[in-house]
Amino acid sequence: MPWLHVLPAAERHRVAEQLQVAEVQAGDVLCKHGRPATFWFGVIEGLLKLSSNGSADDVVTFSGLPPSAWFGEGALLKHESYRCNVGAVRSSKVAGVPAATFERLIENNIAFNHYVMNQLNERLLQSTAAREVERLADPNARVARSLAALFHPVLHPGVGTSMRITQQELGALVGLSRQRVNEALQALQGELLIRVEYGRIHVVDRHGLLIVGRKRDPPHEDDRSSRSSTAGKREPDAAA
DNA sequence: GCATTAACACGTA
DNA sequence: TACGTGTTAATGC
Repeated sequence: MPWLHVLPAAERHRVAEQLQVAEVQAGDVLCKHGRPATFWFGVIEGLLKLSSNGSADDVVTFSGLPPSAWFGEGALLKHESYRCNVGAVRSSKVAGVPAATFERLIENNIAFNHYVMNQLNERLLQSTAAREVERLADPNARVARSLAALFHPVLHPGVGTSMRITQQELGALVGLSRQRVNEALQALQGELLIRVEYGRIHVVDRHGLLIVGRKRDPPHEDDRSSRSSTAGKREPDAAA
């Protein structure tokens, strides 16, 4: 739980007492779109899947939530209901911070505010990146970008460089068949971007994964000066 | 053409 | 034993 360490010791212990931990099984649903937000959730162990509402809008984007991922702050901050569905891909351990505790931290602790603000910012960037991924035709590129999202160093700092995930689970996240995912993984491994093991994937070059399937190398000079002046290099991920 | 499903052999937990 | 992987063949858009 990366945010726990920004709190002073006394507050940390207080939060720890109010923290709830639950085991969920594959297929279990943690929060449903439209349900009032009661917890700020975090993944301790396992893998969750976030999907946008399947009712109102047609678009259904998926995102994997590995350990150290925290979510639900958007709904809590607005005192509204969850806007996404989150379910367990496999049996997982999930932590929950009660809404009242979350609110108390927001109102009293600057460092916690910074953490949440940064989290929201990164998620916004990842959300726009996800929209871009949807338009990608190349399956290999989609797998690559999804892996880069899973291994996001700020959003999922606890993941590190290697993660337990099956090719079937990855296929479910990306929206491809297991066989096609396998083919994509082999290709990415051939480019020395990842290393594939039994039930596990190592990321060797995350930046390389973000470039897969891109037509031009972004870090090049003026296409035309009338457009973005501040965009020296287009790195959708590394915004400070 | 390309991705999907189905089916298989094989190695691993 | 149950599961994950790598591969091939048949099928569909």
